[in-house]
Amino acid sequence: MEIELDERKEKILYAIIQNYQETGEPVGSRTISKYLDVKLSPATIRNEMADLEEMGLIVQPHTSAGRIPTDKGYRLYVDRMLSQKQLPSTERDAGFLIRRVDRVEELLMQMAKLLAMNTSYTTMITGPHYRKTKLKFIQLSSMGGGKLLAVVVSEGNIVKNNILDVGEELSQEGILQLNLLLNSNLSGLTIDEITLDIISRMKAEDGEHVEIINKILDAVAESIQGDDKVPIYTSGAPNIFKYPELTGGDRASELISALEEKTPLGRIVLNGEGEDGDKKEIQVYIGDEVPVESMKDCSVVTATYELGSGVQGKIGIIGPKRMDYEKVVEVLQSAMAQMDAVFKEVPK
Amino acid sequence: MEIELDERKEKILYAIIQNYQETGEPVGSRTISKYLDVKLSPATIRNEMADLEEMGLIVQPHTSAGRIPTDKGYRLYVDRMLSQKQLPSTERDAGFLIRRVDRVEELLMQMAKLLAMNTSYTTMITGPHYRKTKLKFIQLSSMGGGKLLAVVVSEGNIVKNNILDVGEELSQEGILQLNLLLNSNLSGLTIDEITLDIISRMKAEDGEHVEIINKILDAVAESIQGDDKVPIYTSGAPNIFKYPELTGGDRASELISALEEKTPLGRIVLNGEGEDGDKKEIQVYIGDEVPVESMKDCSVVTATYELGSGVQGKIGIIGPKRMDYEKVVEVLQSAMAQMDAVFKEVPK
DNA sequence: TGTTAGCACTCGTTTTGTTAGAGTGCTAAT
DNA sequence: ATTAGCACTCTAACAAAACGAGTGCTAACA
Repeated sequence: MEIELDERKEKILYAIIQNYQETGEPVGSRTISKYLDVKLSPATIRNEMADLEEMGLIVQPHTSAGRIPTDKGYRLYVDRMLSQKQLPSTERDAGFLIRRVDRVEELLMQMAKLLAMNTSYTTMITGPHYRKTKLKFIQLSSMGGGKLLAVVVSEGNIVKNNILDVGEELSQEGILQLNLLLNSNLSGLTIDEITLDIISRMKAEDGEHVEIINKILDAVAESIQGDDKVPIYTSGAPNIFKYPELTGGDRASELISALEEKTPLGRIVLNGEGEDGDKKEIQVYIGDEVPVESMKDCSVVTATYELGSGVQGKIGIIGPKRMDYEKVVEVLQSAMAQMDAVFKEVPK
Repeated sequence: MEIELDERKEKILYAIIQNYQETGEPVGSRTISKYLDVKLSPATIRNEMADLEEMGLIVQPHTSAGRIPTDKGYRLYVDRMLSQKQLPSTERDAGFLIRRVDRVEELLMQMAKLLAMNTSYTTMITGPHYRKTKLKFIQLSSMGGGKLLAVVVSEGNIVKNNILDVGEELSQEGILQLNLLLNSNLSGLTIDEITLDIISRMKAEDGEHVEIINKILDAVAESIQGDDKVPIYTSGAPNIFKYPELTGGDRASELISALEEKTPLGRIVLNGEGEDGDKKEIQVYIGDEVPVESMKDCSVVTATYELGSGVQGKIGIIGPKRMDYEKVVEVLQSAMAQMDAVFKEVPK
């Protein structure tokens, strides 16, 4: 179902959308008349608007109000916009700078904060999931008291700790031996490549510490893929208060709750949809398209970031339907580029 | 300036406070008259109330409304309450259970969530600061590309990672040697005990890697005391929407912002005040006593938790002035006891 | 035939006015 | 010392009225 608009209707539609974005209030024919470069009387505009309304692109909230764009109207606008600017991006990373950080979490939180501040919307960012990341090495140390510290380092210098409770106290040599065993067998593999085959080979090779090897592998699995407890960080939640259409009544409460309760949006939107295939990097959900009940009045723009070598996660910008899609998309593209850069280290 | 009340006045004051806590609305003489066990007519109550008002313990928001407690009134009430129950605590840890966790951050976040849900208020929790914690050991590993991974483990099994950029590539032996040097010199010390003396001794002992040792020590310092960037976690922020007196107008926005912008409350209230000396564990800030502008309508109850061996941080419960102080104090005490328990591991 | 001016009409918002009720303080009686 | 009674005050809630923004339609116009 393709929608075709003559040029004038399109101009009017855009004018309505832009005006509505600025004010957040329904916009009437008189306003448009003054706003357009072409000189048209309010009456003419009204006729055109009636048509646009019939097409389902705009509505009036009540009889004697101006028009506001429908989801469908926005969708059209956004699609045009996206197809127009395609990829003139990636050159504009002068924008803002990220302090060099070593810890991924900090980087993510900084990024979220930055985006929230830059856009005046709310930002949500998921930690990366590592299924495609290669293990670099594992470092075992004894902590005394029958406890073992397993430090798992994977490509991109992602470091995770794990304390595990092995029943017995291991000797220094035993630990060294285990260390060697683990690294020689696992180093360079992704989590998915650690097959039962390899595991049983390792157990055979060692013979003695079968139980412990199991525990260690569990720990590795947990720290590397996080077992779908990928952390999610939010920033700029208070920004929603800038948009009355979101905070009217007790909607504010619901929204803030939905943001604190990160799961739904995080899982469904940010990770969601087919993970496979290289979708287009940037995705826009408008109003009803957002699969979270309490966010039907919002739009969400998501992007996939990559921290080198298949480690990827998602960023989402959450704002009112009248958000500045253009800016958000730009900013997101720039941010993606930067995240890429941070971990693409100068190979000395 | 001691305030003394005859028994009847006190009873009336308490009745007002309790009623106000339940309803959140000003309470009038008639209500109290019915509420009290002793039979007194509204008129009598009114007279007493006039007295209480003169003493600054209650006020009427406007001429023809009931009375509500002032900060001063609350203070009196809370003080009485605290002194009465002193420490009948620590026995009631049946309450709620914490899943055993290895990572401190997770424990803290879980705790915050739990408290928020249990109390219907907002919880803020600071990560611990480690100045008094002893170093257990340091584990260096090479990450290639001139990068070194330093894992710092301190008492209570707190693990921190740090990636550092040493210019050169170190040999496996060099790293082992450094490892040994660091551990033999630093193990068992607190951050404050690492003096210049020790440092120069180490440098002398090694001679070669002076520059690297410096970097490592920086990393240790940073990971161990966090350089006042102790993380702060918040949970239950949306709870404030349950209390109209906090969310009236756009106050909600300010409050939520203040909560997201963790610094002020975090630093001032939670860590703040003389860190020294063993203050009483639980502290209550009422209304104006809260040193954050946007929280003048709130009360904050803070407690200090200890994760064994001098690792301590603070928990704060933030709610309306009419919060259920009694319950909050109880819950906090119980929580503290549990956190203690979690890290007081069975010495096998 | 497309555009525009004019006008009657609609409907939400704001203002103003009215009322009801809760609560007080005071006085006088018990 | 307590209480009943009463006049008074002030707010919250509701209703009515005025306002105004915006529309759709019709008729005139280029």
